[in-house]
Amino acid sequence: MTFRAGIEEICRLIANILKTLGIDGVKYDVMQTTKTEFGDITTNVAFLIAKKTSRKPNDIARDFVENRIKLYIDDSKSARRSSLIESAYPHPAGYINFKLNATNIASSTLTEILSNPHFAESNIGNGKSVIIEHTSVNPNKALHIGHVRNLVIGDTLYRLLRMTNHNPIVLNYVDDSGLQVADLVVGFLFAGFPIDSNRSQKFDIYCGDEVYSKVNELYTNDKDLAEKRRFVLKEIELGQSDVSKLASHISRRVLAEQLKTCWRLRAHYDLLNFESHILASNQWNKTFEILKKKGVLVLETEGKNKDCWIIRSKVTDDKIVVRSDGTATYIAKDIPYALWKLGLIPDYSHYYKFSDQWDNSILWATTLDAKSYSGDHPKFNSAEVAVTIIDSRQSKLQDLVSYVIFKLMGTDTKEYKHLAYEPVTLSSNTAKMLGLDIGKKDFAHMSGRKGVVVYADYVLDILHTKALEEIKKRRDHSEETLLRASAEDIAISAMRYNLIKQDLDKMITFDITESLSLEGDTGPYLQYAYARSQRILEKSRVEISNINFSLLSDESETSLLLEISKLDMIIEDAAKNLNPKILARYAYKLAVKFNLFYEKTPVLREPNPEKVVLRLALVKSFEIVMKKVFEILGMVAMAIM
RNA sequence: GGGCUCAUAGUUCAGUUUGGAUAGAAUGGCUGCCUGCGGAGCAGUUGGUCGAGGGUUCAAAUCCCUCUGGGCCCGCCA
Repeated sequence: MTFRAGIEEICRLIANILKTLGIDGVKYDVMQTTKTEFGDITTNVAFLIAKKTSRKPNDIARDFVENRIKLYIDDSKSARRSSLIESAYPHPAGYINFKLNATNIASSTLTEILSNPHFAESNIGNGKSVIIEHTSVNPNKALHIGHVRNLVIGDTLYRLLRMTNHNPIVLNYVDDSGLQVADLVVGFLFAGFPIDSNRSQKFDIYCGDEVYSKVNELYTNDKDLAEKRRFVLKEIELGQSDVSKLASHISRRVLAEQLKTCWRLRAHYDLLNFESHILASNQWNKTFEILKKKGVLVLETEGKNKDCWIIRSKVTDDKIVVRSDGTATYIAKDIPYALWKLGLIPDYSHYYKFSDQWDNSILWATTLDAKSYSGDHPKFNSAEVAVTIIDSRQSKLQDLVSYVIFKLMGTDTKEYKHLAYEPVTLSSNTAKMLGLDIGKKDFAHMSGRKGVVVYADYVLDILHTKALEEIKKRRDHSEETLLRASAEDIAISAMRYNLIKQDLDKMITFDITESLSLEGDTGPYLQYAYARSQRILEKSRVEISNINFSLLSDESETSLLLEISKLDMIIEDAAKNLNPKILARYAYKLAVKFNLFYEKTPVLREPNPEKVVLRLALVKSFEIVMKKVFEILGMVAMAIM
């Protein structure tokens, strides 16, 4: 992978020039250009020297190129040293622009991709163990489109970290002891909802759509029912009783349905953490002692919070953690969990094999029953970094958790990070289509309780149907089951790409009509480019060997080549910044470059056999790189669409 | 009231971390391109006082300040 090597060579060159001129302390940039007419790589060093010496940037740039850089390039060529720099020229604006040597880039990039299966993998993780928590949907409803954003961010991050030699473990936190589950129990026991509805509806959708939202409507007029909720919640907290067993049964059943949707979206998990186990094993008491000892918690002696244990920090106002009656508040659940993730409290749980997963891995779950141990499991609770993916509404609480960890660890390396993202809302059009009244607003926040939701499976099903129609236009001779499998691959890739390509701190206004588009900057566009490359490779009878890299000449070839050669930089950038979007943008750019190449440059119809081999090598490399990118994005590289 | 965050083409968004060259895509509208390696594609055209104002700078969508508008958070609820 040599785009980076090109940048590094230019950095060395500039550094040497500055050294001979006796200039130091200049923090210049060597970076990609914004446009091809400016070459491939550019530096702003002339601007910065201009500042120091009161010479014009343009003069300096010209001086550098004529008197220094050209010598270097000529020297490299005459000495047959393998330089990646082809040429350099000063731009009147003051930049020094470089063009890379296509032959040398092609030679090293394509050779490496074609011969080394681990070509763009990086070691920035150095084996570091990272816990990623994502999804964590309350087990009383089905996943809606907003939950999918969470899942896709987390799962892409998992794939990204695995590619960069981190050791990621994925947790899905199941709040099986909260109010939401109590609402379902109330619905089944006291509001006449049958547990087994006769409909073909998925159980999680039934619970969320029918029971949960309807029960919440009933509360407003039925004081007695609201009273029942308090009773049920108490029973759940105490455990053991029939009511609590029913709650457990229901939440497990909903969870099983939720997991089907998660797995449909090709998400991988390592462990289900049940909140009830954290509560039942009394993690809070141990945590409480530690926090008191370290002085993170202080006992308020006066004012309105008198007799409460609070966290006093700069990040927020005083936060009550233990009430004056000695009971713990909500945040007290999050703190032990965070400490457990980083191994700061002893492991409280045993683990059993919950089920097998779509990717042939095992999904484990916590249990307090020592006898249920079922085989070797990874070490779950002692990560060096914990990344928690929750939407930005939780930012303040998560900041507080980070603060607590920081107070306990000091400058140690362990780290708790909240990866925040803005929620997904429904566009006014989509809300109207669903018969929801949102007034004059442009969008509506989703709410399971209010029934303002678009379910993930619903959107996937429509996408599937639409993709199937398109497929049948082109492949009507194939078997129906094969066509359906392809439609499913397209639907899933489309949804994942759609929810990962945007910036995390931008609210997504979900429009069902727009989300069904299969054209333009969408998943299918990327998959189509890949499928095209497959047709070429499939029809070719030529062996890709003895490649003559010097025949690379067309703009469409070099521009595709350079894009391919950036993969390693992109992966590192995305992983370092925990920013999966970078990879999605890259995938799109790569597909655009390939489609351009495909239109402009014939491969199989090229008369020169040496050029055919070279172009095949380029197509093959594109295939391999695109496949790798798809793998990280959780998209399917389809040989045929 | 305090805090966080967003604002770029009719619409949805890149670009802001690390200031730099004529501000890029997609979509929509209009118009071309299939006997050709698959048209889920390609090309052209239309469309922007980068929310407003000030400041710093040779240079600001990008950095700083003020303001406006949208969203979120701020309970001895969970």
